[in-house]
Amino acid sequence: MPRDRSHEALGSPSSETSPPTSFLRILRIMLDELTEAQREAVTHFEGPLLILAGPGSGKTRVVTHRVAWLISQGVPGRHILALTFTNKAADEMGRRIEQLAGDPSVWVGTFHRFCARLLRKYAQFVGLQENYTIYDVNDSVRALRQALGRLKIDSDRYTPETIVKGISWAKNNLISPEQYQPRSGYALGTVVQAVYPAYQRQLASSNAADFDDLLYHVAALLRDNPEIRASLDERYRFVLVDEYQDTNLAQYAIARALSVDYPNLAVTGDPDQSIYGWRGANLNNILEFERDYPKVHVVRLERNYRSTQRILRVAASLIAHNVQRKEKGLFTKNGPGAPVRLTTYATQKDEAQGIASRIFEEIRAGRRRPGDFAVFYRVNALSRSLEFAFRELGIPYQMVNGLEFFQRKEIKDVLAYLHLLNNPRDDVALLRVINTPPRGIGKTTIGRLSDHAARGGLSLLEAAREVGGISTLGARPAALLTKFVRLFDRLSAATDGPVEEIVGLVLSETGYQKRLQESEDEDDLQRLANIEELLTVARDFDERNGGEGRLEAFIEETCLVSDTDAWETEADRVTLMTLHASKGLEFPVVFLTAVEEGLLPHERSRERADQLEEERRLMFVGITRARQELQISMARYRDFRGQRKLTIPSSFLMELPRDEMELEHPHAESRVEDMWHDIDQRRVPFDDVESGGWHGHLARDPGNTGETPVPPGATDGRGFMPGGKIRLTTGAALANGGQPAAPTAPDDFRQGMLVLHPVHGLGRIVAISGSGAGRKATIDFRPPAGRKKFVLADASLQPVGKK
DNA sequence: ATTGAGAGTTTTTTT
DNA sequence: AACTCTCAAT
Repeated sequence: MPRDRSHEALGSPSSETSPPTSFLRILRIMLDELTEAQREAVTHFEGPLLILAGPGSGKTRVVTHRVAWLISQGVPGRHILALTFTNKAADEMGRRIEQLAGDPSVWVGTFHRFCARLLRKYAQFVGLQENYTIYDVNDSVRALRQALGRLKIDSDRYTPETIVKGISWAKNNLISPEQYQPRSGYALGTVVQAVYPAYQRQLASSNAADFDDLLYHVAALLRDNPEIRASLDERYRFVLVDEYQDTNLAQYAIARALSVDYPNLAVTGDPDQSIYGWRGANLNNILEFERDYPKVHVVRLERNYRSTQRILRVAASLIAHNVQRKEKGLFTKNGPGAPVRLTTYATQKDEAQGIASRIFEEIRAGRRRPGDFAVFYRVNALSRSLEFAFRELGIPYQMVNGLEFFQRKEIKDVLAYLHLLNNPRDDVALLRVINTPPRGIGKTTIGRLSDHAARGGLSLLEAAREVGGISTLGARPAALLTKFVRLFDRLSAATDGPVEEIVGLVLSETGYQKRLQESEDEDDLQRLANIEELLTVARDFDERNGGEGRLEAFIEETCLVSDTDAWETEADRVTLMTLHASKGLEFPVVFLTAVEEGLLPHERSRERADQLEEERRLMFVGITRARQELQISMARYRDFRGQRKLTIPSSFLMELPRDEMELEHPHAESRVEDMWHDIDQRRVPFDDVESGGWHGHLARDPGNTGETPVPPGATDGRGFMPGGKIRLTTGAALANGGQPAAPTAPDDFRQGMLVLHPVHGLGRIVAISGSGAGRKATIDFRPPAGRKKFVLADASLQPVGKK
């Protein structure tokens, strides 16, 4: 979350002018800085508390100050639990709490992480072992495929993804496999009912939990074990839940179960910003909080410190069209500000270029910095043309991307080895790595292995150990399997060291790295760079944990990261992200793009009224991110799956107040414009459009708007920041040249490097860990020297070859 | 068993 | 347009 600057303008005494002498003193200043309503929320002590916080009302500030205040009242940090939805929000909150209160024992984190941690301890209560694996959506689909294969259930009509979604919905609503009953006439439900139990069995046998299980298992744990529930309730006496409007039933159950004997549950949220209904979020959790806790103290934060009057009015006018909501009176004492711009571009490309050049001008004129801008879009696919335009003008940007670092093949491959090492029963991981890189273990062999495992109730790895007992298997496949098991055992013997070392061993022992290094393919080169980055991530982890970090913890950390977590507050770059990712953030200037029927509201949410309302909230969220300037835009033509189509302005545009806005039509003289005008004249009024929309109005490209050729170097300059998740690009104009110096310092040695030793000669770094003077490398030399371990600072080793 | 070419599909948002 | 999957050739 960006730094909360909402009060900078108020000129209240800051902590800089008055040297902090004591915690209480700081606290007083801190309370002075709050408004009456904020202070009321902060200093509420025991009992349930509902904070209805409009956008930009200083909510984060209230939550962090509240934690600090509780501590000042003598509540030990370990009795406080603050739950958020993103790691990003958690990190930011944790940082600020630490600053304010200096007590690191407060547990701040996401629901999922909290549950993952809890399950490590109570795994056996829900049928898992403490080294269980967390499956992401991808893994879940693979597990489901396995379950389907084993049961021979025919489900041609539905993709595994669809079925997984159905199961996910059930779990979010705390419905067990046994309880699941399909609604009549709901065909998918019947399939889910059949597959859900098998899928769950598959997970159990792999000692794995999917994302939804993390919540589901904990909710079940708290329900079925009164003593555990009581002890956790007692441990976490003060529970704070942020973004409460986005909680699903499982999260709701968890929060409530932790607040029975100590009913000090404080939740913050805004029904108008609920945008995760598709993930099972239940708006009623917040709408009916007062019914759940009759003695609740309700605080409304309605004053907005963020946006101009005009921006706020536009937002309010839009959201007023929702039926399902709690009326609230947003207001601001900020100035009116510039009119909100509604810009119509001819094409998608014009839109991207128009926005990019506008930003470029502002930066060049010295009025703004790149970090002041954000561009939002409904779907990730829309980022492409924007990226392109930014690169062309050399504007630095960062994109919170759909295909993020930990989703990449090569990263998932390597992580799968780690998963398997941590949890040998993890069949999904085994299937991923058993023939990666190719080892001659093919489909038939795996099929036979899998059958044998199913018969004996074994994990695949266990089955592979009994290779002799599998009659269907020939001699060669059997030998290959045994070889793989031996590889596994070899790696397994070394899982206690630093994570960087384990990753290194995996890379060298499996031949994964070698294969990429020998490849001529340019993609493989990029993969190699990504793997390098993974080593850096591992190293960072080791450093943070003093080399004592457990493999398990590393895995957990890498499983539960999300795109938004990668977003860097400090980086001075234009931010590109989806509307969903923008929640909780703010920017001086916001561009809201592609506000067109079919995209916003999205085509798939138009059938049901409540889904349409969610789309409206999504736009509301986007608008209210803007502090000073807002431009809403659409293009008349948009490329979609390779085809160019005529768009229809979003119906939401009709709900915005004209008098706060300024309409703009660049390229008004073009032929496209004339044609558009003609079409406008003939269009039926919006209210009458029933089945119109995206597919109803196709048109061909008029011909004068072909794509420009790819600028040279468009695919260069992609890289990963340390931490690895952001794709960022700096165009030529702002590039910082300068290659890194030739490596000789211990920290410059890398996994997989060729090195020269004065005595042993040429060798390759097999594994490496530690830093500075303590950095050690394991190196394979040719016989007779073989494998040796060195402290790099003491050994006179030299890198050889390129880099 | 592995590879490559061609066909067919496409998923909104994310912990 | 880009991705995945299938099938045939090696």
